[in-house]
Amino acid sequence: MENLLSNLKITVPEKIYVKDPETSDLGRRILEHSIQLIDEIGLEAFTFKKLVQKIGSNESSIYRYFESKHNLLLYLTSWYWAWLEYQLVLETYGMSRSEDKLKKAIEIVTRRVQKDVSYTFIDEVILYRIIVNESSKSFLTKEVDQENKEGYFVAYKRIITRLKDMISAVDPNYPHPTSLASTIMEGALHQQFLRDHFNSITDCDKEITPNTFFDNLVFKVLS
Amino acid sequence: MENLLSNLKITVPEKIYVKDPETSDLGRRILEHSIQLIDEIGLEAFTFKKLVQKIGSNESSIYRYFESKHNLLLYLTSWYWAWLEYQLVLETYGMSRSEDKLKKAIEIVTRRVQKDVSYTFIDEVILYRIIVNESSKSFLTKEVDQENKEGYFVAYKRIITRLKDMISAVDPNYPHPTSLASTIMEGALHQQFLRDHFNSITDCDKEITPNTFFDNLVFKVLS
DNA sequence: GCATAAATGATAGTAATACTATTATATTTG
DNA sequence: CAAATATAATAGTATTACTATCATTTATGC
Repeated sequence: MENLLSNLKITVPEKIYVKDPETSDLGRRILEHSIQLIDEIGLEAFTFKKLVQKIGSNESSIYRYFESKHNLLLYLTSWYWAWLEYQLVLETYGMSRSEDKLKKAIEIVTRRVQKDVSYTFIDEVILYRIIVNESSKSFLTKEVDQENKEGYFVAYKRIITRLKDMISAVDPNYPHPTSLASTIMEGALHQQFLRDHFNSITDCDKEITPNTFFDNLVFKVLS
Repeated sequence: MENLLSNLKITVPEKIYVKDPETSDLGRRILEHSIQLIDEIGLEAFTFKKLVQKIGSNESSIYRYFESKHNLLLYLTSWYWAWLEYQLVLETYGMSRSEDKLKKAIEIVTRRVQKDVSYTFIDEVILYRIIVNESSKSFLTKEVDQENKEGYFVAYKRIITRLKDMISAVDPNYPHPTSLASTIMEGALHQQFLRDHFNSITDCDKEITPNTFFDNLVFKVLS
């Protein structure tokens, strides 16, 4: 299972946090409640002050884990991409036909997360909503190149690369597997968003899902 | 040319602004310099205070045009979508074959704006960079449903609908023309961003453009 | 069980942000 | 030229996004 093992405990680039929040009770409460609060009031209105009121802690304590709200967002998104990569590898492991593998992969990266599975303090269902609504903001900044150099986006780049490899396995002659992979990943989130807020510019509804759309698209493009 | 005429003077939904900035010298300077400044320092660091220092005006005067930085962004993005729709209709007008029309349309909505054409005080080349980096933030907010009700996003929805119609004209049986249209629009911006900042997760570079990728993709999906 | 270290909490303070309100001064227009 | 309108100046507020310092609680190693 190649480089999967490095991810068995979901690994987030170290520079993102000051102190690893998974190693203490307070850290885990920060993760749990910041996910709830960001989902509730949105990233713009979210402040460390409101967070500590919710968890009965102190602002200065939060700053010992995360430098800023932006780094907390980077943590949550990185965690999600690493978690999703784990699902991806796990659920396609052992499949022999590359078409089946890709089909499954597309299902995994385009589906709405519906039930909390692994961790107790990270609710993936809520986290998924944050990914849909806020994850783009983690890289749409003036600091993106600097942060990229520091490795803040490796998790995101790695899952896209993995998807790209599966695309190329199905059709080695397709000329744009990387762009197709990144389009599927970002596009699926965007379609989920449109379904929730601008249904006139998506076909996705209760029957047609982003998965239906992208599955159909990819296999037409590759065949 | 159907409902194009309503757009000859680029029309931005009225509720977005307090006073139409195109009707006065100060208003036009606000547009011109806010585009420059947002491009320079990014939306997060952009403030009305910095803007007025640049244009030698006063904060209270800016607030007579725009309620907030967010509404200014809504104005700029709406202006861009309306302008792009105008290009779209103009450049495809008179084409008879629906395939040619769609091909041209994809070119228009996926190409990087390279030279300033029409207006003197709005530099579309710079504005395009703002669209790539900041436009998602105009709808990724908790207020999106409320603002959508007020019509703030009509320009965006209208150009996607127009593109959808062109897709359906080529292949009336294709089941997801609306999602394809919204994926092209958002995906092209995303590929431009990746080309500039994360080139390992895109195939786009100097030879392969987002247009190459999406043109190939769409005509494979539709044929 | 106790000393020491580490983690957490309390309090205060700062510069900047995102405004609102009031009043004064230009500039346009009828 | 008067009245209306637009712009500018100034001041003020609540909040944000931190930093710094010091006190207290909790964990750990011997």
